[in-house]
Amino acid sequence: MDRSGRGRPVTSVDVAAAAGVSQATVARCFTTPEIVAPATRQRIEAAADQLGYVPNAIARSLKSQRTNIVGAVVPAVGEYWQNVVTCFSRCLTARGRQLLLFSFLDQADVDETLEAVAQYRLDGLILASANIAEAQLSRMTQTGLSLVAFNHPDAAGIVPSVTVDNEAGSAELARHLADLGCTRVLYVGGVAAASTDRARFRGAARTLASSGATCNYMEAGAFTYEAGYKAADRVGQLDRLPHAIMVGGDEVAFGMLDGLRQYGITAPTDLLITGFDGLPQANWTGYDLTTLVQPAEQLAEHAVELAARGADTPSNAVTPSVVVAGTLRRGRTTRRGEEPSAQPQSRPGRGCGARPRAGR
Amino acid sequence: MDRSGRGRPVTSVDVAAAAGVSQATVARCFTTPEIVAPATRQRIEAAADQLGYVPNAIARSLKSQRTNIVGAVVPAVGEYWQNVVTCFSRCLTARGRQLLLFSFLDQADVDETLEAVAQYRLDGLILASANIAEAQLSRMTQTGLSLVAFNHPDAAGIVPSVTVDNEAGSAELARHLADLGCTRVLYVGGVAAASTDRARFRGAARTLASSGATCNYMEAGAFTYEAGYKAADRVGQLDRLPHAIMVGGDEVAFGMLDGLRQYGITAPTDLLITGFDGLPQANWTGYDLTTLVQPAEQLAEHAVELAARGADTPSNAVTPSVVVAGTLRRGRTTRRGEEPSAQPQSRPGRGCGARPRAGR
DNA sequence: GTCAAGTATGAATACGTAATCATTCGCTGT
DNA sequence: ACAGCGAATGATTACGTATTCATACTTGAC
Repeated sequence: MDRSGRGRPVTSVDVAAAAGVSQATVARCFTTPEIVAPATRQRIEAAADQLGYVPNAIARSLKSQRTNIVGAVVPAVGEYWQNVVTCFSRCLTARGRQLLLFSFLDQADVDETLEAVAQYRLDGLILASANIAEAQLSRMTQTGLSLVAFNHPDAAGIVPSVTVDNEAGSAELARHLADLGCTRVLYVGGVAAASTDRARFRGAARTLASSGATCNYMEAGAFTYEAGYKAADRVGQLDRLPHAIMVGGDEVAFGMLDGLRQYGITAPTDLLITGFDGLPQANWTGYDLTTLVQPAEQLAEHAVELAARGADTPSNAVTPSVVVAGTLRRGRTTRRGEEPSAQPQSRPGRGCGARPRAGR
Repeated sequence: MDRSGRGRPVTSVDVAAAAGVSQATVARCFTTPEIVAPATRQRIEAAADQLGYVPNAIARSLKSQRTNIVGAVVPAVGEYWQNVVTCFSRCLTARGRQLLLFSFLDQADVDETLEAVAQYRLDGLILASANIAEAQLSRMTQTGLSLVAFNHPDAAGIVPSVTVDNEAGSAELARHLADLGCTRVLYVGGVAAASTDRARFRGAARTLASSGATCNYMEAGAFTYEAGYKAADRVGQLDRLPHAIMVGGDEVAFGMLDGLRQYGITAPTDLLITGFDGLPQANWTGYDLTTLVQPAEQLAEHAVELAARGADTPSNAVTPSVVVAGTLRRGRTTRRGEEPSAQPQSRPGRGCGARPRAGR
C-alpha cells in the first residue's frame, strides 16, 4: 500500500522513476489517461499505488491557473445561513469543487477577510449578505474570479446575483393573510437597512394595501430569536393587537411567538403570525409556523453554477440575475378557527394533561 | 488604484519591474518587510498598490510546503455541527488560516471526499464524527498533515482527539435528576453505535445506579428532531411513565418534547427531560431545556490548535487527547414544582394562558 | 520499399513565489 | 587608508505539475 518512512512526499517524478517513464507520462496518466498506452498506464498506476502517490493540487493549480476552489463569505449566525452553507458544500462537492468558507460575525471583518481571500486564486466567490466596498469588489472581479451575490438584491446589476423572490414571496404571505380576513397587519422586519428586509416589506405592504388592509412597520433590530423576543414586548404593550404579524424571518418569528406567549398572546388564537425562510424548525410542532420556504437547494445550485463556471465565460457576458420563487407553507400559526380539529393544542379548560393521545 | 485592462494577473515580477528592483526584493517586502530599506519598501509598496498586486498564495504554498489551510469534514445535518463549523471558522480566521469545508450527508461519501482532500496539501484536517478507514487514515498522516478527531472518542489513541467529557457531563445531568428524586429514568440515545452515545449512556447509568435508580436505554435512531419525535410515540405508549427522560442530544430532545405533547405529556409536569449539547434553542423559552452545554468555542479552539500546528511538531510527539468539561444548564424541563414563580409565563390575562402547573 | 500519417513518449519549459547564495556598498575602528 | 563588517539587494534555484515541442516507433497505402 503505502511506503512508510515519513520521508518527503512522493511526487510524480518519483513515480516516473519507479515506473521507468518520464514525469510527463505520469502527469498524462492522471489527467488524460486515454492517450497513454494501456501497458504503460498499468505500470504507472501500480507504481503510484505502491508509493502512495497523490497528485498535488497546489502545483496543479499553479500551472493551470485554476484552483477548483470556490469561496463563500457567510454570516456566522443564524440557522438560515448554516443551512445555506451546507447546500453550498453539497453542490460544490457534486461538481468536484472545494469550498473555502469564511464565516464572519462582524461585518467589519469582511473587508479584512476578503484581503486574505484574494491571495488564494479562487475560481469563484459567493458573497452572502455582505456589503462589500465597491473598490475592493472591482479589484476582485478583474482577477478573473467570478463573484456571486447571494441573497443580496442590492448587488444585482453590479455583480451576478442569486436570490429568492422576496417581494413576491412576501406578497404571497400577505395575500394569504388577506384571504383570512386580516385588515390590520404589523410587519416586523429584522434590519430595516437590509435590502431583503425592504423587499419583503414592500411586497407585503403593496399587497395588503390593494386589499384595503393597513401594514405598519416595526424593526426588530436583527434577524435573531432574541430580537424577535424583545420586539414582542413592544407588541404586547400595544393597546390594540393587529390581526396578524408578518415577521421578516423565521428565527425572529420564533422569538416573537415565544415572547408573545409571555403576554398570554398565542397564534392563531389571538392573532396570526407568518415568518420567512422556511427553516426546518418551522415544521416542528412546537412552532408549526406559516412561512415562505426558500428553495435553498435551488438557490445554492444557481449560485454555485455561477461561481464555478470560472473564467470559462468570456467575461463580456452580462451579469445575470437569478430570482427563484419560494413556496408558501401553511402552518398552525395562521390556521384560523380550525385548530381544534386540525391541531389539537391545549385548548379545553385547564387540562394540560387532560388531552388524549390526539396524535395517533 | 487598480489598473484595469483585464490583462493577465499582475505578479511580483511586474511589481519588481515597476519599482526598479528585483523580484526577490518584492518578495521580501511582503514576507519580511523589516529587512528591506525603508525607501525601497515605499517604492515597492507604491508600485504594488498602483498595479493592484496581490501575492499568490498558491505559489507561496508550493514553495513553502504549507497551505495555511485547514480542512474540516463535518456531517451536513444538525444544528450542533453547524454551530461547530462556525466556531472552526472563527478560530481559524483568528490564526490567519483558511477553512476548507466538507459537509457530508452520507457517511459513504466521506472516503471519496477524503481522496479529493488529500490532493490539497492541507496543514491539518479535522474529522468530525466520521469513521475513516484505517488504511486511508494512516496514509493521510504520513504526508505531514495533522489529523484531529473531533467529538469522536473512539479515535482517541489513534489520532489526536478533542471531545467534550461526555461521560462526566451525562453523569452530572444524572446526578441532577437523582437529586430531584428521580428513581426510574429512561435514556433515549441517538445512535447506539456512536461512541458519544455510549459514553453518555454510561455516565448516566453509572451515576443513577449508584443512587439506586434504574436507567433503561431506548434508541431514537438518529440525532435528529424527527427521531426524537417518533421515539415519543414509544414513550407515550408505555404503561408507566419514567420519572425522567435523558435524551442523548438537544435536537432529539426537542422532538421528544413536541412528540410527548401530542400525548398530553409535558415537562416538568409529568416527567423531567434533559438534553445534551447546549444548542442555542435550549435557551428559547419555547423549550427552555435542561442540558449539558458543550463549550463549543473551547473545543473548536483546541481542535484548531492541534490541526494548525502543522508539521511544526516533531511528529514523534504522543497523540494528545483533549477532553473538556461541559457545564450544566438548568431549564424549565427539570424545574420541579417551582415553575409558577421562577418562570413568569403565560400571564393570567389571556385565554390560552391557563397553564396548569399540575405537577407539584 | 518508401513515404505519410499517426501514436506514444521524452525533453524542456512555465506557473509565481521564497529562500539561498553571492555581490555591492557604506561605514567603522585602528 | 584599509581591512573588515553588516546591511541591502540581485541572481539563481526549487517547489510539483501540465503542456508544448520534438522525437522514436508503428502502421498502412501506393
